[in-house]
Amino acid sequence: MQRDVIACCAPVQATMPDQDQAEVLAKAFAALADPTRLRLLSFIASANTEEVCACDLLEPAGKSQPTVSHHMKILIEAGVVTREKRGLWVWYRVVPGRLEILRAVLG
Amino acid sequence: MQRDVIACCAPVQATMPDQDQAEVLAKAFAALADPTRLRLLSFIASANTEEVCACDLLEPAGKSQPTVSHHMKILIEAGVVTREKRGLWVWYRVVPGRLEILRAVLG
DNA sequence: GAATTACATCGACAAGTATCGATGTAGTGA
DNA sequence: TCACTACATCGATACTTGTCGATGTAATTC
Repeated sequence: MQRDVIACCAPVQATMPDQDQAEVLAKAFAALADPTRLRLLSFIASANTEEVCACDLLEPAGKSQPTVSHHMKILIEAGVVTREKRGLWVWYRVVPGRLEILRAVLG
Repeated sequence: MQRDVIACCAPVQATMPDQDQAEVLAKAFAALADPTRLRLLSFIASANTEEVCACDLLEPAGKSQPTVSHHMKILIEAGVVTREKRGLWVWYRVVPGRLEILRAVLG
């Protein structure tokens, strides 16, 4: 027999990002959700130069050239770094504004 | 025949988190790298109460009960929320300090 | 044009993940 | 003790992701 239903608590008032917005943000965080990418990003962000050559990333990352290229592409698509090709070489820069947005989401 | 090797740039000085540290941080960001979890976390963080009952998460999340339970477990393991069972119900709270750490990594 | 270099893309595979129905577990009330 | 409720865990499946060798592409030098 059905007894009285006791509510666990008063109705909650809260907001959420909608599905589309959440997917965009999740994609950005996903770019940071791999140790190799986190290390690559930190390396570029902490460098004593504004931009870092791709060739300088292989040895510190400890990964193969295709793997590093793959990870950099994901960071670019997430909008946290930019790529610029000059001659044979490619230079990467961090995009500070993008990281600001993600920081804002966290508080 | 081998010609002179031309360096692309001056040696770079930069630092990276070590592998272990990067894995811990990546795990934390991975917890935020899913739209459903991001929405759940936002919901709890924006609620007008300090804690939110698990039963209030199902409908706004739009997922099944096992799925929500699964995602909350991941958020807990990442250290961004805590779970407390009282009677039949479970309450979640955000852990503000943990989000601070992640924010700090971003800038 | 031929050879070389720096990096991207492809193809494949192993490992991880999001999801849900079914089932387990613990607390509640009668 | 029995029925019920709230939530967790299990098992299975479909999908995504990290990785690297092989190959492609564009720029450079000779």
